[in-house]
Amino acid sequence: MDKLTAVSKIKGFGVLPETVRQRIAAGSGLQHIDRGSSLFREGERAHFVYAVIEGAISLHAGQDNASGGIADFLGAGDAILIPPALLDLPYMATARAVTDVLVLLIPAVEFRRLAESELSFAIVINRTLAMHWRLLFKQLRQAKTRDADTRVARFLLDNIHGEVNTATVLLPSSRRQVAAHLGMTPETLSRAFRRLRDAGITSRGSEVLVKSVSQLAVIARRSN
Amino acid sequence: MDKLTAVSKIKGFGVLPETVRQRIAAGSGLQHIDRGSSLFREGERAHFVYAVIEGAISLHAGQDNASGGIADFLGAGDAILIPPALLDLPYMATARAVTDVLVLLIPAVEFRRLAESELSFAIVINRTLAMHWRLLFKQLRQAKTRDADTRVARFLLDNIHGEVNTATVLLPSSRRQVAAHLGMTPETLSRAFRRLRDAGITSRGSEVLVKSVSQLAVIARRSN
DNA sequence: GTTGCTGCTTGATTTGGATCAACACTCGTT
DNA sequence: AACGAGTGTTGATCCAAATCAAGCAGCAAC
Repeated sequence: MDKLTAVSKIKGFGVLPETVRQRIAAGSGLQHIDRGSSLFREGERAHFVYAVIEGAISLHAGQDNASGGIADFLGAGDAILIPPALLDLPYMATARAVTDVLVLLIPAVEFRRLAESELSFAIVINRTLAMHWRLLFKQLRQAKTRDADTRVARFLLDNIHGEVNTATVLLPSSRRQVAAHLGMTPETLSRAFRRLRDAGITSRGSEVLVKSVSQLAVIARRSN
Repeated sequence: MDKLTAVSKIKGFGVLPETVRQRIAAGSGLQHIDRGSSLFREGERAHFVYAVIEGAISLHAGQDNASGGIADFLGAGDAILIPPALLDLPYMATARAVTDVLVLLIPAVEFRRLAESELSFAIVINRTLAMHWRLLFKQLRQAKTRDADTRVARFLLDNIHGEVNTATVLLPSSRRQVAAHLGMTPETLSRAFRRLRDAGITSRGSEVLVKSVSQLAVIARRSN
């Protein structure tokens, strides 16, 4: 995979002028990461911005053990943890490769220099940060919801794209990790699925079948 | 209060060139808001960026009733909800004036135009968004912590600035609202303070006295 | 086949916080 | 001083999820 094409695959970066993309590509490097190993740890100095080109990543907050919980799942095209790199502050999370992964590492120094000199790049970063902010805010709202079933229902809805009424959702990783992401134990997740069976949710392996999206939406809304 | 001086009071905006600040000031307007009334509601279209010049604001997520919880408290110098304005999307929260408040309203159109044409402004917005992202992330981490006492302890620590070992924290608003912010009921907050008395925490009115910051830190870490 | 091993489910029990309800305290008003 | 109204504390009960503890596939290695 060419570095320049990798840069172009990052969300929003496609609109950047050729010259800027080339500058980004020139300074950065591609790297393969084995499934299960970690890209960086919480508290480390932010030397790079990481962009996922292929595969999936999980972001863990709190300390390294399981209790902290998973903040988010990232997939292809997502750039991670721009803020620490931009502000030259330590990472606030630990990233782990859920699958085998191809990442583009952009040196923080170069990243900052571009963000402060190239208007087109600054604009793209603004949009990206703004979108990330919204996602995070949504998560925060989710997290404050006490009810387990509701959280699961909403999670499923967030992973259904399009206007269909019957859909299958592919869980991003093991149930254990999904549970952590939703702020609950694997046992509770299991029971939640059990209860949602009446609402037309069937789970086989890492595939979840949603019979009626609209019905699921009702559950997600009630006792908000 | 002059509009230009108001602009200069917004965090980070001080470094902007005089001309840019004048452009911001020219298009925007100052407004007084009475304590208790709301600046905008969740779901409304983002026509303005709001900057708090004097007073304090609370951001409510979820629907208007109490259950949703308070996402954050904002004080003088904070600009709120830049992302929706930048992306031209609806607000994701409701803002309420905790005290009498003076806000600067910057039209979203003008804001976007500046962010896409003035490099200096784009840079400032980048930094601001990055910092907001970090704050939000910290919140998310907080929220996932189940233990009430721990959340309260961490909240207190976050509101202590400097290297002192004895400090007094002034609660941003009524206990009811602080409780909502921490994702718990007023009753639980009360009991949490009660339990923390053994750790040298005394609360009189809206002032909380922390006898030993280091001891409090220990509580915040344990059972993280 | 059998032996582990890992990941998921199910059951029994415990627990922390929410909820319901009563009471105490501070203000501002008459 | 007496009276509300609003706000914080305390107590009793209830409930959802965590925890503890088995069971049960699927699967690799032998």
